[in-house]
Amino acid sequence: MKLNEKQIHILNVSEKLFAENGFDGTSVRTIAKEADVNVAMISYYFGSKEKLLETFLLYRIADFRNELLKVINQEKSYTERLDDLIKLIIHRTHDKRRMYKIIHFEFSNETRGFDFKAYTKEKLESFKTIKSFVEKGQDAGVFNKNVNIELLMPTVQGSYFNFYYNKRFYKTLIPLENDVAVDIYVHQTLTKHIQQTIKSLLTYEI
Amino acid sequence: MKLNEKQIHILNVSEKLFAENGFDGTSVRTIAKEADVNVAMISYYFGSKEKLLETFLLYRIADFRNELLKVINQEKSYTERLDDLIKLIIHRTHDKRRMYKIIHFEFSNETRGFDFKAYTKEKLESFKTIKSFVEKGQDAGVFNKNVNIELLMPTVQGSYFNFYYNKRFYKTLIPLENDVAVDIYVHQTLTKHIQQTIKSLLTYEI
DNA sequence: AGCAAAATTAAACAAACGTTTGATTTAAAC
DNA sequence: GTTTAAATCAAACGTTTGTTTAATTTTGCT
Repeated sequence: MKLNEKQIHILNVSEKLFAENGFDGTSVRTIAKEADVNVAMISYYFGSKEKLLETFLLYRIADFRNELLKVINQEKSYTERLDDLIKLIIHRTHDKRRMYKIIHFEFSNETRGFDFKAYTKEKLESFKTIKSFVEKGQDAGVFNKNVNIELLMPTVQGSYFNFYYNKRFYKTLIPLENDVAVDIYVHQTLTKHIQQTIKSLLTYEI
Repeated sequence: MKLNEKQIHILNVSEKLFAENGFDGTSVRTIAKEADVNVAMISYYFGSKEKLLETFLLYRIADFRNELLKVINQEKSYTERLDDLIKLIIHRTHDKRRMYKIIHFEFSNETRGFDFKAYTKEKLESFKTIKSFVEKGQDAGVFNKNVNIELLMPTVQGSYFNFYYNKRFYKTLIPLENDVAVDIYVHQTLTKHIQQTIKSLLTYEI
């Protein structure tokens, strides 16, 4: 898949608009106008609106496993690496939140015909990597064995997204004045909360 | 707000279709056909498609606080009531997952003009109720004081939704053959996982 | 410079969209 | 039984939708 600058520009514009207004809520004319290209260019470059989304997913889902392995293979204690792991996941999730929003919405709909293989593959790989790390920690006697490893990621990523999807509510509750304040809150308070949560779960035997 | 049987029927059909295909992905003609009414009835009863959604939200957001209080005011230990609380939240969230999916998608988009006051109000009330319970537990020396109470709900509900939004992935990972198996998994394994997570966080001082 | 391929454009296409209209049927009230 | 309001309907409204067409411009190569 070779993408020229103009194509990448269209994909980035589409990401923003799809996340804001959804796939069906975004017209190719809006994309074209925002990207400052002719409407016909979208069919010309991507074939169709649907294929544009599939191209975007392939383009955007970068390899997560190497980032995870880099953190896991550090010479630190299990709990320190666990903290780093969660920090990485939250940062990455926050960075790619628009892509995830599109996927969450379209992927949970089983009647949609999109191709989500790239996403599923990446998800499976990162699960295996995390599973292997936790099991080593369990064998080393650091982590509690009585835990559902397949539900760790939902708790980590889900905590982030339930905050993000209710951002307008939490902005009044906390309060967070602007998007910069939200970023800081995510990278500090929210990250710390999830680190604390997962560490408790993995190290405290009930 | 008085709704007759036909109106409620249209709202229930709309809920299913909006959750499946989104607000913009669902046409009034599809709603009308699925609900077996004439297209014009939607404008006649609700005024417009947008007002139909707002009517739906008002109709669907039932009072959550009383359910919470019933659990909290039981004569049980703090940890037992915490377990019951989480069980209630997961059951209720699972029951209303379609409504939440619509809200998550539309609410996180700040440019949408929908009226979410009813949702925000309900969310604030349940937060206050949970906060009060946790603080009493802290004063009683049962719960750890070093915890972000405003992030408990994101972790509880978020764990559920990140599982739900990636259902197609987890169906192959776990594996869950059909939707009944998913229901059982949510009510048993997932609920237990979240209970365990929150109990660790609240009772284990790191 | 001259040619072929690629890129870009305005215009047109049929289909689908939310909504309104005006006529007709049903239901309720007296 | 007549009257009045509510409910229901098929049809039509003007827009907007994704995509295609055919003409034109730009680019890259020899």
